[in-house]
Amino acid sequence: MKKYTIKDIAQLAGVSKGTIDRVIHKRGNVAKDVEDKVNQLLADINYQPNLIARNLKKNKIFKIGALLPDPEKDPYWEVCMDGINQALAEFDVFNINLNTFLFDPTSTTSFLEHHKKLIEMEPDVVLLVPLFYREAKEVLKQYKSLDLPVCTFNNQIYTSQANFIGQDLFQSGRVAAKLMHSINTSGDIAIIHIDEKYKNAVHMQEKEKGFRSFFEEQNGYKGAILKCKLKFDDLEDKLYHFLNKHPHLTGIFITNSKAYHVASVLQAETKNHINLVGYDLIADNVRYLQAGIIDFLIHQNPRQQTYLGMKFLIEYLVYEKQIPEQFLLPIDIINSENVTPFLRP
Amino acid sequence: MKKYTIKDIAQLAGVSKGTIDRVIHKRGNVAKDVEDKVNQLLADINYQPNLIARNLKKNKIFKIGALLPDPEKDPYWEVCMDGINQALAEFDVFNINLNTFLFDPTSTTSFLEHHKKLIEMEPDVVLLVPLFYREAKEVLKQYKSLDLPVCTFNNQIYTSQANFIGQDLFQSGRVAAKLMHSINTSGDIAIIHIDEKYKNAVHMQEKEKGFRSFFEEQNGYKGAILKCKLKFDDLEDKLYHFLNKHPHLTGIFITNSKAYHVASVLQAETKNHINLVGYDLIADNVRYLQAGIIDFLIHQNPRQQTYLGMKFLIEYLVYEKQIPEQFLLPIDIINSENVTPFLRP
DNA sequence: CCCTAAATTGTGCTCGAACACAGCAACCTA
DNA sequence: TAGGTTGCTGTGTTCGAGCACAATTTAGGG
Repeated sequence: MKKYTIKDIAQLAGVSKGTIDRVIHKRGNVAKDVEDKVNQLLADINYQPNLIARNLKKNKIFKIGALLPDPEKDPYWEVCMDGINQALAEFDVFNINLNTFLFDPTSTTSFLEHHKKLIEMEPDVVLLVPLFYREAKEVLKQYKSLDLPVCTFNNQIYTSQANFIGQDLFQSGRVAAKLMHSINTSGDIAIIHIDEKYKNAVHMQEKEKGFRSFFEEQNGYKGAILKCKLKFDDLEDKLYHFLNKHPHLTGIFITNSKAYHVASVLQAETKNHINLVGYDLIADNVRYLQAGIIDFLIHQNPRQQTYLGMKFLIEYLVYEKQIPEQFLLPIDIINSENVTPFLRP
Repeated sequence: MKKYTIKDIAQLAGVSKGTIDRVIHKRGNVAKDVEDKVNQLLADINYQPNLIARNLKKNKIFKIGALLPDPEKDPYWEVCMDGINQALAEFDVFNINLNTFLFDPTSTTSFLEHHKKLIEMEPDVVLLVPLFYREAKEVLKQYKSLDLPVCTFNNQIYTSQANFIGQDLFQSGRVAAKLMHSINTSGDIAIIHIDEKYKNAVHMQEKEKGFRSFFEEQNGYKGAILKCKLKFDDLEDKLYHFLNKHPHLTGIFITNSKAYHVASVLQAETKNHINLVGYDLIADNVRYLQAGIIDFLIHQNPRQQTYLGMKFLIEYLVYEKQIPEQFLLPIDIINSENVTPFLRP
């Protein structure tokens, strides 16, 4: 378990440390036979460079570019900053220089513009929320061509060009279904998609599939699985209409963070017997959870996702650790009693 | 935001770097007026030493002593090793030397013996599961007198002598109650304490208190909250008896990791209509969870607790970060659909 | 066989902090 | 006043890796 230094190896190989260094970093100017011999030796003793010393010598300022949705436009993203700051605090012994670019989550143009600014700062690595499929793919291609390691989170772009941190959405639909089934033994159940201004249809579909797959396995379940799509402008009217049309409704699953809209209508209509399962611990949802209108929320933990993304990138930079290709966070179930600790920064 | 070095400060103060070093480390042999001046300067520019350089120079092997229950005696502790190894892998750039001492969780003598061995290795810091109240207090006192920083986890010893990582047990009782209430709208509910061989009565009582406090707030609830204490030797008989005595029982809350014992009896009696809420993702429990006999498990996340303990200790050693006095993990709710990701190492 | 260019190898400084040791006053004592 | 002690300050080396540059060896041409 002895730790070998370059000096040790130089002595063992009977050459100087300069030569060892040249071999390690493949900087050429080394006789073939010597190179082979040193490489063999390095492999034999399993040489691990002292990364403390390397960092001290390099004394480099690492530049991270982050391209994230603007929390001002959608509160879901608010906690990302906490995750970033946690990572920065943890690694404050290193020189980490972070530039954050916040784009409008409803505008692909904004996304591309801020991406351009990010490129201009010439970062060493990139943290990215690839909100728009087509544009993200282009952007990722560009990073690839610049040899820029990227860590994405929140939504998965199925491409080999980026590492991903997030959740298994199909499974999270199943979790929601299991919860619904636990509290709801009969009656009709609705899956409600509330369109956000930006396109995340793929997410919501995955969740729906998971949800349905669970209930398909419960052959004892008597009751229909309905579906309803709502848009912001006519949300209330359409929802009233839907509720009146389905008097035997006992549960609603909302596939994104907009459960509070439904909760608000249910509360107004005093239809509190209808169980609600939704997503995300944004303030409006938490209020309805604590008030007993929403029964369960599934926590996608954007804070932890952001923290992990930063951590992977920094550890890649300073310790040369590999960034995991895919890291799926556990699916957190939240009710009114365990919500508080998940909200802390 | 410029980073000052000792050399910079020496130049600013008009003295040599040796003097600066003496002031910083309070090693004396500095004229009073010079010392004051340098201290003022250090404060003004908010000097932060380069910890990379410091670690390189010191090149120290940090010794950690861990005193944990033996997983062979109780599978609950199995995952602790994963947490330890995760932390070691994360900080493998530093020279961390860990010695683990596994005591028999049913024997205070074993605890004290292994503690003695731990002291002999002269660790720099200690990771401790203070399973036995009285003995732990003594042991902690001894560490204090040796100026050994300690991080404890799993169960809290209310003393200022140790930092603690764990969960709010009262609140976790409330979470269990909320879950039970969600799936169980009427009927009698039993709180079952299954005695483990070692004393953790305090835990179980806290959980019971939390559980009861929730139901006391649900004044609409019609049904009794019963209580039952079981021991290992006569568990089955007593449980049968209890079940027969209370035919209107619809839910059981088991206050520790032994829910699988109850599940096994319920399965044999085909009393699957009785809802079960218990603790901990040990293999036996997970099996009954996936089989639908246990409805919810609360995850105390011993792996994460151990990981965090190690992390805090290591960051204290290498980065001089303060160990948080108390760190309460969120209370994870587990059902059959989200259990898998929590089991991975 | 000598000279130059190319190929290869060795040396020494740097990063920032820690610390041993040398240096230099001032003062005291014999 | 020599010799010693005390109090304070400065210098130089070390940790391990990285890299510039110096030094040496080898090859090739005349």
